[in-house]
Amino acid sequence: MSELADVAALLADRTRARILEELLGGPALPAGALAARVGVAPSTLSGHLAKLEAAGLIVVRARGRRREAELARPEVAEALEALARLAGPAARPIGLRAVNGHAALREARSCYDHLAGRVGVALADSLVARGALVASDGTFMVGDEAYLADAFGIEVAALPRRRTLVRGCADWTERRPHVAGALGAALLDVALSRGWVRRRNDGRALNVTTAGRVALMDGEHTR
Amino acid sequence: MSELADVAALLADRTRARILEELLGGPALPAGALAARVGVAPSTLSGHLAKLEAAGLIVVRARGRRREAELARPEVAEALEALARLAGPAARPIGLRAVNGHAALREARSCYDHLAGRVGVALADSLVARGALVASDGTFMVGDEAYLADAFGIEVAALPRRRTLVRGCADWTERRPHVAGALGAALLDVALSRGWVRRRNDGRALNVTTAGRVALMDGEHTR
DNA sequence: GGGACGCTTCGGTGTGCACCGAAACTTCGC
DNA sequence: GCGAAGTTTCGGTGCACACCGAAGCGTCCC
Repeated sequence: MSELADVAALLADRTRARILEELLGGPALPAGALAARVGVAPSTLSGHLAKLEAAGLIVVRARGRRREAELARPEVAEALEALARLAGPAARPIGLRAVNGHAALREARSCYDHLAGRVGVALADSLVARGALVASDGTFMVGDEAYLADAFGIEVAALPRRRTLVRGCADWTERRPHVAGALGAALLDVALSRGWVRRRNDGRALNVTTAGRVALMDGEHTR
Repeated sequence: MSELADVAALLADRTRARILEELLGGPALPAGALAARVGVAPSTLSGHLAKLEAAGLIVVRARGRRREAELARPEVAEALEALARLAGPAARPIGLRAVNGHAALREARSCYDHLAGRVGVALADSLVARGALVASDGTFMVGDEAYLADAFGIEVAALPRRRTLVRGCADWTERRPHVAGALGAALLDVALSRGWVRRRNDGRALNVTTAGRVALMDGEHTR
């Protein structure tokens, strides 16, 4: 029933676009928190959530008296990234706070469920250098499964098969690929659980710890 | 200066979306022809072209007294396909003419500059079966360069390097990947010049000839 | 050069939709 | 149960923008 223009119309509103960008950060967010982040009244936000849900772009789960939203499927994140690439070099942010936020986004951020930004690209590079991945212009293939198991505890064979295993995702800020797909998601899980990066509570940007800098930027993957 | 929502707003208008879908067909089209195809007044179309050009989504070349439009870069086509995937199973077309057109689109179409639809996926499969490409869930790498040279006259080393050489593009109708990127463009050129497929004059759909059926669907690539 | 063609600019019309506040509804904690 | 917190529904306001026709301006053809 839906056409391309209908989907685009959902993304064309500044508020809805900001909602989806927040959800690109990964974890589900309750409606009230989203309203505060994007700066609209709860009633306004409620209407937007209803539209996005009806279109199948997000799913909303009731948890007690709050309703938590997250992206419905990886394709949504892919379309958002494709549009962000079209939008090109992002708007020069105005104001110190915005500049800091933007610098943090460039450094490290979660892109739906995987690691992006300077750190994401560095991780991809170091995995290629180790032979764990093989780069083929703009995308990746698994190279050394044993390395992934040893260094990260990731068993490639055990990863979910519903989605693409490993995919190059052209980084929006770096213009070079980072690792997406099921393996990308697994790598972000490892980075979070080992304390290499921590989620900030104000958006998609991630804080990189000292240990994380060594592991991700310098390629010392073993804990 | 532009944000994701601004780009999406350009795609959110039904008329502009149809314009871009027409341009996805590949060759540049003059403004008047576009106006006729999408069914608006020339003055209306002119305004849309100006907006799309200002945003860098299309380029418009003056050729004599007519102005021809085409997509500005591959990223635009990629974003359009990503959105089309989100839109999901296309609207069930109403009316015999629309049904026929849709069936033709599913069978074979040009997707910006490469081959898509059932035929595009079949070609990708046969190239993998021959070892010319290596499939790695959802995307491809070049396998046997000699085969590509022998069967198609495509010298991989001579392909333009500005863009990704070979890329899997999740087919909008088939839900399986076809061959995109510089190699995908070269393959469509070969298919057109050998008469395997012919452009219809009414849109993105392609007609598959008898020879083309043998070559593309059955994998008899040598002329 | 005159006339047809192709396209753009301009002014006026109409519709769609994002926004908020107030009120109703559900869930939680005590 | 009762008040508070979280969310949705409803009504009213205002702006943005797609559309067309008429007029103007280059370009081609004879």
